[in-house]
Amino acid sequence: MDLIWFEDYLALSETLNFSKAAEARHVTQPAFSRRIRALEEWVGAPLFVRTTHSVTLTRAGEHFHTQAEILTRALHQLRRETLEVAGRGAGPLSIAATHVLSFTFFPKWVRSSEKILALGNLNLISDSMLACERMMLRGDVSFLLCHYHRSMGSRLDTRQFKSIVVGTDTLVLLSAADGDRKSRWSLQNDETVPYLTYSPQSGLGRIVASQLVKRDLKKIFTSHLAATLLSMVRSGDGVAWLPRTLAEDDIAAGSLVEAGDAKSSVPIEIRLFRPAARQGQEVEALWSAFEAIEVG
Amino acid sequence: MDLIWFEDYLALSETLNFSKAAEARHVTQPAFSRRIRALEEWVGAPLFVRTTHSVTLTRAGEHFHTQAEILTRALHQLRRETLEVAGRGAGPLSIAATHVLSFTFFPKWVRSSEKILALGNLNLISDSMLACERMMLRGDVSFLLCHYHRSMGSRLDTRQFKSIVVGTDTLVLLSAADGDRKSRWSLQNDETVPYLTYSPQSGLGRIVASQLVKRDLKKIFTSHLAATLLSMVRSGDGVAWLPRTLAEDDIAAGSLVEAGDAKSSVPIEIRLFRPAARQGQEVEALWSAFEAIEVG
DNA sequence: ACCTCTTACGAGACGCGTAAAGATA
DNA sequence: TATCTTTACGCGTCTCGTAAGAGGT
Repeated sequence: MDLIWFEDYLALSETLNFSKAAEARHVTQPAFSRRIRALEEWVGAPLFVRTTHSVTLTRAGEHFHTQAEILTRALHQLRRETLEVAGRGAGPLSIAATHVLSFTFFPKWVRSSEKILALGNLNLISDSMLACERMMLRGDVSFLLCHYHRSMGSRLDTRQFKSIVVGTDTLVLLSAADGDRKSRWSLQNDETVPYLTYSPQSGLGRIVASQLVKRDLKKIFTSHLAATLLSMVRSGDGVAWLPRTLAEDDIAAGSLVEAGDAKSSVPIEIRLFRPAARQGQEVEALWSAFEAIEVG
Repeated sequence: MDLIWFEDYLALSETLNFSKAAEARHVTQPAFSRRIRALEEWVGAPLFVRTTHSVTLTRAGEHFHTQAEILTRALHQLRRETLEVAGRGAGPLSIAATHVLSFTFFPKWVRSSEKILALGNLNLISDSMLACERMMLRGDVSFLLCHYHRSMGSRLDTRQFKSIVVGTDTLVLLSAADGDRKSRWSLQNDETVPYLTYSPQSGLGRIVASQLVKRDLKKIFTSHLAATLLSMVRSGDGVAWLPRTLAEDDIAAGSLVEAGDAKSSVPIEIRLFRPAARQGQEVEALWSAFEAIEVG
């Protein structure tokens, strides 16, 4: 049994598409197919049902899933912990954060407790929500900092991961302002408003999709970066839901104004996730420090 | 990372001898050595310190141990459970029992509850205590039935395994009887009494070694099978500590008699062990049935 | 000298990628 | 026909076992 088989399995169970999963695992599709087959032979039962145009999990495959995730992570954790004990790998702890939080919330937050930086160097990895979740699931990072709303859904099972609220934010529908601080775009008008939106792998995109009623907006641009949307909103290209923390300077300056009514804004949380299982000494120490500055 | 590396590691950490461990793993010693090295490279730190005539665990190696055992077992369990879900592997549950219990205690015990056999076929594997413990640790069997005394020591860590008492027994020093039901051998005499004993891999051997004071006995024969010792005691070849349940017919018939004083007999338990972690549905059902006929 | 682990080397097995084939909408 | 997976095949790599080497007691 090879660990890569488990990782292959997890990739395939996510995409349910051999070609996509093979690409994600950086092997050719036939090689990937063979490796899945090898796993199934090791288990002794098929885990996927292949029809020509769809792949689904068998009941056995579904049963395999939870434990496979847990065990894969446990194996990586064991390796890291052992390295730590050996004295070598006091390797920097990694924290994943979504792009926007990494330059807005994160710097202030981490400076708010002198303990945190004192605990050794911390490695910040910033990526899209989807990529961050994957890193978390693989055990590549110890923490995940992201925007959160209960309706958004998460790949991080609450049995396997726990979280605390470390900050709050608001998603507001913003538009560039005219000279007189009036919104350039208005939802009251009949004209369809050009709308800048998030791609699905973005966490904010998931919140917007799950929470905000689709109005008469015309999607003209998609990005997973809130900063990109902000920049385009500034230029007057359209409206977008942006976290207030990101746009607060522009709002204060009057260059951006709310384009929607009160119901258009959504309070959201900034949460820090970690694996529920007991982690190494360093991780637990850092978690305690984080808990000490927990918000709500 | 390959699962065999973990199993290699566990074998080596037990013997602390590359050649012996290699033999146990059915590979040549150089191949085994390379595989250990591969594991160490995967981890990123040495797990063993090799001096020319001894192998010991590094601190990292020690840290690795507990989790390695748990994870290896979890992997095997996951495989079995998945097979079970697939419907194929409703493979018989296996229970390991020491040789003597497999034909004395086990048959009566398992018949004492009609539930047990109703729960599907049960596969009894009987071997020496040491081999049984190893099967348990590897996850090859779901239960272990063995004689137990608190002083005997066990490889089955109480954090990873739990047990219940399912019966009691007594170790008594027995000898063949003369015509008049007197012991053929007597410890009162000055003559050194020929002594039949258990090899160390036997569970009873461990109890005897840990518990019973060494007297003026001359070891003339060693076996890990109580039945063999019984047979030799019958023939008058010497004395041996035997479980009363094994010898009860001979004692009742008067052909075997106690050769020692009251202090020579030791009450022992018959215990059933299982992994502490939650197991598959079938295992848990069977455990419940076993608990229902627990002795106390 | 003897015991134990590591290194060297040739043979075989195994997994990879490319390319073609099979299967279903 | 288009899309997705499996099969076929040549090739490189990796691991094995044998045999020699190195390091201590």
